[in-house]
Amino acid sequence: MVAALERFDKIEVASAYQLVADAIEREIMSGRMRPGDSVGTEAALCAQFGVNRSTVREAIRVLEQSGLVRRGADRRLYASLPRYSGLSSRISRALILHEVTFRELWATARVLEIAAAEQAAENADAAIIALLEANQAQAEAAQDDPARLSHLDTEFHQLLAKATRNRVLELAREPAGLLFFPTTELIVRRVPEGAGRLVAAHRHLIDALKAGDAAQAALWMSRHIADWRKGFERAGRDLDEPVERVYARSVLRPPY
Amino acid sequence: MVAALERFDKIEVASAYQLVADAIEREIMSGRMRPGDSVGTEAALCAQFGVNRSTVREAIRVLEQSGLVRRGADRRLYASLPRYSGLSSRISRALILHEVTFRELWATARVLEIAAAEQAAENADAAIIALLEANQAQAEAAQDDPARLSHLDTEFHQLLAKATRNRVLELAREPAGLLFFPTTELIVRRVPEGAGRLVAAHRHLIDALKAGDAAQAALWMSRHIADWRKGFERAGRDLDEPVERVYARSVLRPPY
DNA sequence: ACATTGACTTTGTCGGACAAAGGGACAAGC
DNA sequence: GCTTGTCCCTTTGTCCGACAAAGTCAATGT
Repeated sequence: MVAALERFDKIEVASAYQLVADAIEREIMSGRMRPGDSVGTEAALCAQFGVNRSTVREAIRVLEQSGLVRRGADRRLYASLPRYSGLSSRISRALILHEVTFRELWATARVLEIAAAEQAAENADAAIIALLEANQAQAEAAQDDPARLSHLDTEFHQLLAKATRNRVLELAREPAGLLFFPTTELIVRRVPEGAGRLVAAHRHLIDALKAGDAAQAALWMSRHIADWRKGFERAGRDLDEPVERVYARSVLRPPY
Repeated sequence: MVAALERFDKIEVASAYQLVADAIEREIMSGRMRPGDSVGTEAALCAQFGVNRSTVREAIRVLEQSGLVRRGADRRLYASLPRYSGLSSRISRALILHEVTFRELWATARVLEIAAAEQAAENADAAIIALLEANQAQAEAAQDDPARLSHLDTEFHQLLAKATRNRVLELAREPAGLLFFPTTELIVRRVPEGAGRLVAAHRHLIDALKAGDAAQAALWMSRHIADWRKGFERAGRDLDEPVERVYARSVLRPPY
């Protein structure tokens, strides 16, 4: 039942709402429409494209979802820069559904976090270091609260990524981080010395950033990540387990 | 006109189409609905949720866009695993709009590609090496065709990432790769020895994979990426330029 | 000057409608 | 036996018109 010869390309007919979405997307990607610009009311778009409002609204859902368009507080439509967080959480969801293993997660987080530590040491400014210190102070006070500590750990690494001033790296590490660091809760719950080692590592990392010492930052991040792995295994878990759907919660509803 | 006291949380009213989308999303994320399962017709969903078809259709656009649901060849709705490629290209678009610089791109691609080379050396199997060899044969024959060579280079690195058998890494490197490697065209156009050095580096990488030599793979990848940077600068470009929108083409319409 | 009112606009949702495309069953033709 | 044409039914893509809720804005009254 297979086509005898694959001579022709699949002919693809684009539906109206797709065409509308594409048109607006091109307008934004080309720079003719800039983030913050008003896209116009639904009625106006209907008139311009000569389609029904239902069609326009479907196109808007597509654009809204890809982050190119946003509803303002006044409910009007504005062109917008896609937010990182939305993208990251969707990738994390995809990783869960693909049932990637903790080993894959760990190996990837390892290189990304070490790189982040190095680049952060080179580029961190006082403002971001202050935020890291604030995080650290809270973490030191929360060593007996696994859930809170885990949340602070996730935040610490996000701040560290921001300190790199490398938005590509910041975005690249986020999906893995979103799945990886929440497991900290499980580890500090099962491994007594886990919390102490965590805040100690964070301490050394902050100090390395302050000193602008990339090598030291990389070293302590390396230990920090190695600790995670040891803790994970001592908690009786297997690296080759797939990441559970349980983490979908923390991904679907980002921690406020 | 600020609220006197912030006693209450912002009450957020979710629109019907959002609720419908969320409900279906939860069904899929929880595993109750598995990829490939039919989601049902629009009419059926209307009946189940007790909303209008327009509302259901808007919800479907949202889910379709996030890749959780797909239209089959028969136009029916099926639950689906989000494809990597769709996600990657959207991130690349976001990076373009945020006007990230080539420096950020380079620094990130560097660590990700080196990690990919190492892990590929440890995990590559014969099948994927055969694909890399095929790519290499084409590249050697296309040294005078910058556009084609650039496309093959992008593909080479994608294959290398697949060889790692680490899907998290594979996905993490893709967005940067999608923007990074197309510049190869510009470089081999301006730098005479560029093409030769590129195929030579790929050759050494394949050999390292065959030998399972992670250190050697990392070394040659490191040189390969350093070459890119040298070529980029010799082509008269500045690393601190933002990535141009020009590349939107190659991102929006993935190379088939 | 400022709060209130009321008209106007825009969005979110609904109901119903129809053409086009695909699927399935069944008969006709080679 | 296999393909082809035909009819019917389902489903999707699109359109039209409608209305309540919420926001905007300008005129109003004090």
